[in-house]
Amino acid sequence: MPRYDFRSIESRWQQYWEDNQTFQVQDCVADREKLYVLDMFPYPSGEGLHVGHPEGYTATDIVCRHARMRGRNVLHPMGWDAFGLPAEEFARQKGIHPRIKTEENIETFRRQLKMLGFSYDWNREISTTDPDYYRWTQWIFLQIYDTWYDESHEWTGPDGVSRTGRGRPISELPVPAEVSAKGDSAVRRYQDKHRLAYLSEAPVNWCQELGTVLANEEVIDGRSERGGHPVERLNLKQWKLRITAYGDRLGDELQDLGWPESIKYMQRNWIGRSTGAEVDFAVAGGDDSPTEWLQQRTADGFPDEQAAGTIRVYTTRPDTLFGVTYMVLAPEHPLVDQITTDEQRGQVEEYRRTAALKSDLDRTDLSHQKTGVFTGGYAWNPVNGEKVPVWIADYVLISYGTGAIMAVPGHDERDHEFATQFGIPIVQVVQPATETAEPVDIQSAALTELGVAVNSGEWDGMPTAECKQAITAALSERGVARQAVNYRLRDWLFSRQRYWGEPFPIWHELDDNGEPTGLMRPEPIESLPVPHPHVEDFKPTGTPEPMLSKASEDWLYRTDSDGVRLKRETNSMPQWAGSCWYYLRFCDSRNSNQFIDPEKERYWLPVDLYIGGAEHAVLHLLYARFWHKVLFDRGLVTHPEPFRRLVNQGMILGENGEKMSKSRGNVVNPEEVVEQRGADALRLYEMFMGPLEQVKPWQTSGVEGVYRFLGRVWRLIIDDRAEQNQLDAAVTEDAPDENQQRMLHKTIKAVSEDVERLSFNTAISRMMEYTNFLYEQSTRSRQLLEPLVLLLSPFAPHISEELWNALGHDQTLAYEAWPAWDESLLVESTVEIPVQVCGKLRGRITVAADADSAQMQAAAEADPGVQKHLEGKTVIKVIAVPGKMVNFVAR
RNA sequence: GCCGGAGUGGCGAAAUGGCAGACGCGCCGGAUUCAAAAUCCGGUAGGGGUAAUUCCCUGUGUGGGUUCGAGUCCCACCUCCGGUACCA
Repeated sequence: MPRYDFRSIESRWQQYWEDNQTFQVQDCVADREKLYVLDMFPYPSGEGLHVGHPEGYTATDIVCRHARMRGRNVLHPMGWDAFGLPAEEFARQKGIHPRIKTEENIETFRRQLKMLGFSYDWNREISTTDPDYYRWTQWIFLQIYDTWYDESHEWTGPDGVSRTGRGRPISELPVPAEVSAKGDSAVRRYQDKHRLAYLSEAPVNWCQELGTVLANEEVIDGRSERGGHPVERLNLKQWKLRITAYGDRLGDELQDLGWPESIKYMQRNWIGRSTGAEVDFAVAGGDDSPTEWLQQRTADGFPDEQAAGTIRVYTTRPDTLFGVTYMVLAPEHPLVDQITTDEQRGQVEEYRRTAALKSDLDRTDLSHQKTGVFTGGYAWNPVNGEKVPVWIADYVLISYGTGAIMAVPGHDERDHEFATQFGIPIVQVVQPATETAEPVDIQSAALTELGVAVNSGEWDGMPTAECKQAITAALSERGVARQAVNYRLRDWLFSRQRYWGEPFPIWHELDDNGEPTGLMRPEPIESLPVPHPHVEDFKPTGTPEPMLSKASEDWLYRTDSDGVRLKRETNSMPQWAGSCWYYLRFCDSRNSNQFIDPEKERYWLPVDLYIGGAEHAVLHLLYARFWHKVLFDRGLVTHPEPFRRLVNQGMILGENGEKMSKSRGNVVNPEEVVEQRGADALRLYEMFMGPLEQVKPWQTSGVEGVYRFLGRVWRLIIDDRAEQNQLDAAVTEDAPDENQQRMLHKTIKAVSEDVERLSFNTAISRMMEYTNFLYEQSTRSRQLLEPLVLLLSPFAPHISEELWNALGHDQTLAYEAWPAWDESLLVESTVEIPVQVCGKLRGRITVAADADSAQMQAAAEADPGVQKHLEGKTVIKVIAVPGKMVNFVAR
């Protein structure tokens, strides 16, 4: 017993915390400052915990336990991101309902996490798969569905910041008179086109193997992120969320967040805002310049939508319009059919077919070899009336900009490569601004840098930046161009075809023939949640037809009070949905009337510290911010951003320095570590390995090291040869001496500051040094030991509770005051400082701590070692920094 | 290709521009033990020197620079890791 017996100690204190509800937290405590510390909640896989989980979780636990001891009211919850494919795959193979498997996995995760002694308030536990939870996920979807984005709305939010652009109720959408005139259905269709959640038919990433479509974010090199299965493009009607409406705010409001710069950068990149112009090229019918068309445009102005007989392009370089020698449409571009001449039709059709079959992987994999086909058609360049050939090529993407480009091979690398390959002329219209450069050979490489316009008629000599503006302005006046902003970010493809996700709370109206009319009705709020239907088997349909369409008639259909026959939406939401708002629900997880109580929202939010893996840098974190901003605009939350500070823990590699994986056989199971050395040792080791944010390899011998340290702390206090838990004979009630006092206070200071910087590895080092110091002392005052136990407690809570108890306290130490240090006790009367001669260390002197430069110099000059090195040299200069060092510059 | 981050003992790593390698692992030696485990104490960057020492030289990826002084700041390059890739 008196040996350090982590098994009995850890289970005893875990039981104690549970019995006493030690970490249950009260909401809205007015007199205590709140702290909301959040872990990225895990997907409860069948594998159980891996060592990466406890890394971030231990870090947040230390922060929380420390903060409680500093008197903060701490919200520290845990839950499960439990929808997803694996449970459904399991169901398909074993015939067991995904819910059952999911609950089993959650049980394992919960047991394993409890085994590690984290101070979560388990009363707030949530699972995204719980109907009481996804009821509100569906509810939030309906809020998004009920919202349109008013770009010009100026307003000041509850945060006191003025913004332009706001998500507003769809009922406030101005409806043009000509639409209203067409009646109710027309108005509803008009509204549907403006909602933040909308149905659209578009090419999507369909994965046959997984039986679902995937978001762009889930497709990597033409394969599914999960499983690496091939993905093809299909035209399907899918739900999308208009995240692009928030592109600017998602980019701009990153500014003030306490996030790693790299993550902010990645998000900005992902959003990929660019500015330029949209320009219309008239399709050439014959050889006559489109004079009439131009006159008409000058009178009518630039149409909102691309008009018949024109090709609209997006360019960031309107200054290069005079260098356009051809145009390219994406193979899927709707104009291709019209523009293609009969001679070319065969080739064009053939090209379109192969392009459609190509996955994105094939499109990028062919070492960037450009392909394309001339359509036979031409268009008029609006700046100079030149006739340019129109091609199709798959290097132009239908999903970006207008799906069509003006090609300027002289000043764009991709166009240059294409033009070279197909023998299309290359024209220079920009030259470097500096004269010194040798002549540019535009035929051999594109000049993409900014410069000065040439061969551009009236614009010659104008610098690029200015020229972009000037040409756009001139063309705008003639109704053939306008300024435009584009995003790399696409609207978020939000539907999936799988069973184990949130059903959509949407009904489709059917006509008398049972065909959808295209009009929709939301599920009434009071009848949420929309539950999962019973299905007989979990085999994918093998087609893009969703799993939920296998449901029984009474789930699929109903007749509304006005007699309209309705069919349920059978798509389901992606896994991201539940994780978009879970941090809100933790504040009020048992509320059955609201998704969150506004008072609790104001008290707890934003999350003060959010720790998780960098793999969520763009997806989860961008989606969650987007939802949050919609809720903010709708007045449902009061802070514009959900996560004030973000920290990414570095990945833990296997002992061989490679990524841990089953196939590499280097996976470390945390449960085994706990069985062998205890939870405290595991926690301590994970924090001792190195800086939290750094990637670092696992070393089992390192666990041994911290385990030994815990044993040393134990024996510092407990007599391990006694039969009973009793204090070691060296523990006294005497007051510590000055030197001991100083060591204690130095340690308190260092550990406190390190914890605040999340520099846990150095904090642990400090405690080790202090422990080593105490071993050198013949007696150990209780006053030296109790603070150590408190300092250690956030890191290794079980052993600390046990020692605290052995020192005679009968309450948990979780709410004991964190030790304070006294600066006045830190000062030493003398200090040892280095002496350098010409920057080289030549001796050490001991001087009074407050010695000034002159005293230090005198002491240094008196040092025999220093004298030896100054011999025969002339001292030119002496640098003496009080308390730091002395340096003689000599020749 | 582009954008980040990082290169320090045998290993994980420390170091507001001021004694490089704290702390831990491993290894070596000692104590304890019949012996071992466990534990406790000491040593441990490399090279050289000395009877011995608080001796000397070299050293933070490479090459330059700034500075009295650089692992730390600046420039160029090399390597590794991560992100991203036809976004017009």
